[in-house]
Amino acid sequence: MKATKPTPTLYDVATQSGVSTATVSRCLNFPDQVTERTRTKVMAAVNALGYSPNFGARAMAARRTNTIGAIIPTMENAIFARGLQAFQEELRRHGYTMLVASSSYDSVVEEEQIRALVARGAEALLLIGHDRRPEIYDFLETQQVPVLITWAFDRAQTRPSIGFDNRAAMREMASHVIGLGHHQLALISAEVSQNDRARERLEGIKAAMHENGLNPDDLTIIETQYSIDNGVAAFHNLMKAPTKITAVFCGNDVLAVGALRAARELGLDVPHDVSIVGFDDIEIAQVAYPPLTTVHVPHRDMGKQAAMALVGLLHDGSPIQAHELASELRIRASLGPAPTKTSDDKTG
Amino acid sequence: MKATKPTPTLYDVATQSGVSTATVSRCLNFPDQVTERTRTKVMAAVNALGYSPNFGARAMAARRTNTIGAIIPTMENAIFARGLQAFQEELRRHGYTMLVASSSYDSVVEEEQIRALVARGAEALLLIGHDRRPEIYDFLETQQVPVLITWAFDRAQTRPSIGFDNRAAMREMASHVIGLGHHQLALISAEVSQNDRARERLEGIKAAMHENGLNPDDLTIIETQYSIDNGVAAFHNLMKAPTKITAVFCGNDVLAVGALRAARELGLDVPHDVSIVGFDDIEIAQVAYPPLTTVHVPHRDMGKQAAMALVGLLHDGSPIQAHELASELRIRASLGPAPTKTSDDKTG
DNA sequence: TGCCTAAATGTAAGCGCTTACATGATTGCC
DNA sequence: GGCAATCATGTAAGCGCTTACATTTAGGCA
Repeated sequence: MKATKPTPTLYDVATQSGVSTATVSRCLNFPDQVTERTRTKVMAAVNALGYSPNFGARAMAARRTNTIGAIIPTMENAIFARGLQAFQEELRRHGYTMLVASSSYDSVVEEEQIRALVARGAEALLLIGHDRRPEIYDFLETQQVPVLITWAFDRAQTRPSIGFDNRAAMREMASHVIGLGHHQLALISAEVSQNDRARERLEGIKAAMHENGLNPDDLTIIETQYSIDNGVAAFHNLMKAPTKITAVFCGNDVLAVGALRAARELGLDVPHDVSIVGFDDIEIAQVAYPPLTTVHVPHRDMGKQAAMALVGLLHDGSPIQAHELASELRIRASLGPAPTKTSDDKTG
Repeated sequence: MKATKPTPTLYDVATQSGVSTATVSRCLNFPDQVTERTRTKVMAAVNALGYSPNFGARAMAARRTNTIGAIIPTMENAIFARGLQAFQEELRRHGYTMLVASSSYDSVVEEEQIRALVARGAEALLLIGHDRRPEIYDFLETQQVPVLITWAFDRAQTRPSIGFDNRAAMREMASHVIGLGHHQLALISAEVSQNDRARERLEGIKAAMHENGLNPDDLTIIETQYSIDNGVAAFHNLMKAPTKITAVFCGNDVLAVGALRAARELGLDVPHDVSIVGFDDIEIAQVAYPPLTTVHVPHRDMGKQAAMALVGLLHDGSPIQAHELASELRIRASLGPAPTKTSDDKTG
């Protein structure tokens, strides 16, 4: 019939070990400022009591949290996983902790999450893409929380970013595809109005079409949320269209994998009947059948460099050097030459 | 040349709006305890200043955080994503916030994360599987942080869990596979010494072998970490073995998808030459080619019910009702009958 | 031994909030 | 119009820590 004793505090440890709270605090934070003798005594008490410091109290007193927040659009697939992993690893190396939240690609939720992470003491934030209400940037400014944008790079933006040029990447892909003789093109994309990266990718395709003598307005576009099932559905819709589409761009690999599945369901041979390309180069791209042609994004590099930049800024105020990382095409079997006119078959 | 002003506090808002900090606090937390007039005044100040409450301070003063922590083995793939999503949604509905951490399937890291989440004020914890040092359970007890185990259900365990029976699930799968004539079986698994779920699944296969007159010791086992690449490598190794294996169980779908890819690389036809089955039924299982036979796990249900149980406990002390959820086989094209007597069949 | 310096420890003032309690303002009712 | 009950607001005491500063102790050296 033991009464539940309250969880132990610094004070309890101090009492138990016969020193002041200050000494206990020093034991925990700066062990070498304390005699070996004292330290052992204190640590014994810590263990005996099962003491664990209260983060909130510590943060308030020390006015530092060593915490950096990251908000990604989704955790449901691996799109951001590798980058985030690298980000975290690098932060950890420098003694920082990462706090993650996901926004479900919803800007309202994202704002909530930004506020929540700031409230929880994030000293800096990693965000995906530039698109955001100015109010929220103002908020971050008055809260003095620096922000780094990643997964995008656009020198027209004032805010520092470490990422790649979505437009250029997709333009390169589109040029390559068009070079294979594809003229009837389609894109399955996220909603471009909410998503600068999706918008840039779309523009990249249009630019390539323009450069190669195609009419950008002929691009068939379906906007949907990123998910395999939506990829399936969108592809089915595309194939119902009167004009015969020969190459389908997908806003990311998740949609592309859905498209591949849909093609199989329709009995279409990829790439013989239709080519499908993705974006991101996550693991499933190589595992898909046929393996997916996609744009390889420097996930780990972005994450690591972002972490380094933020740590540098927090540590010694060194300003963030925005810079662009390279993406590159990964040509795999899901992309082939456009089917030649007559019926279907003819090797190019 | 504005001096950086410190980030606004409750006190600043109070001053600016000419009320006491208590009133501001009430405005924010119990708006209906305050005159409309006052409220507008205060809210105006809040917005003007870009005020955001300090979570640590609030937590300390209120002695509640409305936060529940969850630690999953990995965020790198979708294995836990759907369950966690459901968990979070349900928590949110009840006004709780989820804090996630991932342990990289490393028990040392997991303990760190447990401590970190407790320090950050998690009022309860959701953990995956039972395997854990007793010390850490003791710690959680002295910290008075209740724990709920999920992704496993084992009535032999004292700790409450809401999950499914990994052993029974895999036993059912194995029986089915053996029923199709497979006698040369292999398993690509996570390390069973660290992972109760993997261990249970292994035992499920052995039980089924035993029940069906096969010798459990004949099961070829490869232990490796969960990843597509490791699945590829492990499958290659299996195929080098002298005995011709006809069915490969995989500890989860991620490994299975790797195995499928490896089979393709080796020019093996699945399921004609070899059958491959997974576990979890995440999205890629259906997208894989051929679609993967796997054990469907009640992801969303587990997440939701776990959240409800924890909220109930925190809210009105209602004890957690441990209970078992059903898993079920999803038979798809990656599983077929054992190849017949080309030169390698013998009936048991 | 005595004095000075440096190292170890203690003291106590907050950090930004919430909330029990006290106080002041309204309201309703006889 | 006066009094009690009700509602809105203010006062101030912490919550569990860190850290500047004060104090004590130990060490070094003549």
